[in-house]
Amino acid sequence: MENSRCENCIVRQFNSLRAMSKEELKKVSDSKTTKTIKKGELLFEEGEKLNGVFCVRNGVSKLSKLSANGKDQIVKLATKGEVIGQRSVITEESANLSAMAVSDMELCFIPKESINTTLQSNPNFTLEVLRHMAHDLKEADDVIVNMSQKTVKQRVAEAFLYLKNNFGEDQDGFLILTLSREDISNVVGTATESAIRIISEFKKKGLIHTSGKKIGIRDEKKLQELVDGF
Amino acid sequence: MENSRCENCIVRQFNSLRAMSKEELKKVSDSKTTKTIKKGELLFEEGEKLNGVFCVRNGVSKLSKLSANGKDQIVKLATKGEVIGQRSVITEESANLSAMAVSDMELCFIPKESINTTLQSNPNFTLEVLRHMAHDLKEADDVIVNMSQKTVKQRVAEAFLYLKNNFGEDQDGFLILTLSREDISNVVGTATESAIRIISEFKKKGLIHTSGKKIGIRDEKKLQELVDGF
DNA sequence: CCAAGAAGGTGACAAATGTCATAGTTCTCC
DNA sequence: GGAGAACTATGACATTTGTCACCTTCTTGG
Repeated sequence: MENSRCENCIVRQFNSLRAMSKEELKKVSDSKTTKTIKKGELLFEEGEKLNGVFCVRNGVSKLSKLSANGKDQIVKLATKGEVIGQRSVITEESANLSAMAVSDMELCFIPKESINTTLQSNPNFTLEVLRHMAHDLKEADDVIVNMSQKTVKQRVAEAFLYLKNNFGEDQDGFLILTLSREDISNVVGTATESAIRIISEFKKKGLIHTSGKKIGIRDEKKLQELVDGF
Repeated sequence: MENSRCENCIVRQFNSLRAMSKEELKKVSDSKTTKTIKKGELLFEEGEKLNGVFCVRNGVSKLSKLSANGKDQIVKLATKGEVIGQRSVITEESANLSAMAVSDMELCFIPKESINTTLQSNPNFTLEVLRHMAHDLKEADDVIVNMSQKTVKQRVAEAFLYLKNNFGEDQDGFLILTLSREDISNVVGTATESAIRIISEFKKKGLIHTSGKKIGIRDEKKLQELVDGF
């Protein structure tokens, strides 16, 4: 079908693939395979060699790293339009993160050969990838600062605002991306119980409301003030 | 003098500039200026627009970000051979970090024009820069995990091992790069008093020895075990 | 539809870390 | 070479966060 061709793929507009030439895109499209992944399934695991990258057409994947004490730290949530695994393909190292679907996903797998040849011949593409990676690096720096300088409470509040801004809310005012309490604690970098406690507290103070595992933001301004330190 | 030409510069071997052609290097060399910076002086500050990148010939610079509560978080220590400021030049954003000399420094300033034209025309160079950035990103991911999953004690121990491995020790067994207690706490992401307390504890346990602000590693194995969680 | 397991929730307590006060030490610059 | 500033050090205490134990509530597969 026509819309399964990269040339016509909308999500491409959001990532580095837009810098590819028509011919390069054709090659990529011919070599790619489309995959459907159910919530909770692994895309790849830390330490695995990646033979290509994943381009997210739909759904969300968490990128996380297991620490020595057995806890996962979620480093990034990748959604529609984002490319996963490029870092490993570029450095030809095995993956430093695991990728697991947080919701049902649809994605394209692009073998590394198509990527590498374009990287070596099309400076515009390489530059575009570089810009994206520079952006990711800046975000990572920000996360480092937040981790070390903000309290768990502030980080939880920030996470909710992030989820709202990046994934939106439904008509009932609930965050569209529903994470388990454990995932939330792994984003924030804290114990699950601590995250739950803070969620309860926010609920009592009227900052958020919940329904099952769904969470909705009720007072964005106050949450933001909390993040900024009153 | 001859050794002030990029073509002959040794530190170039360690960074992306080695992927430049002879002609490109000549242009860079003609446009660059050499600077000497004293310990404690600022290279640039968060929010500043950078008109180029800095290539470190000697000395060490800390890259840090100010958090809302007034504390600095040191995100990276850049030393001989490393290029500072490339991220901002690539994304054409203002700097997200401040750079301050931790020791006396000698460095070259390369105007962004020389960099940008090469980025657009020499895929090898762009790819090389990309590889370096991919490496930095991986390191940043690791730092995030450490920050959230390791105790302050583990992070202090890790910092000392890092300083030994990256900057070495002198004949008396002291770390060559001497940081103030405050800088150490800003690398680790903790209060200065906490860092000092842990240093005292390590000293008592015979893991390190000190002389003034100088610190030497006495039991590397035990420190490593501590980092790994016993 | 129900049992079993997973996920959510809470209390009590322990451990880690931050804060404030204060004193000793080293460094720097005139 | 000494006064003042900046840095290092330590105690006492408050706060934050983690851990363990236990219960409740969902969810899901047979």
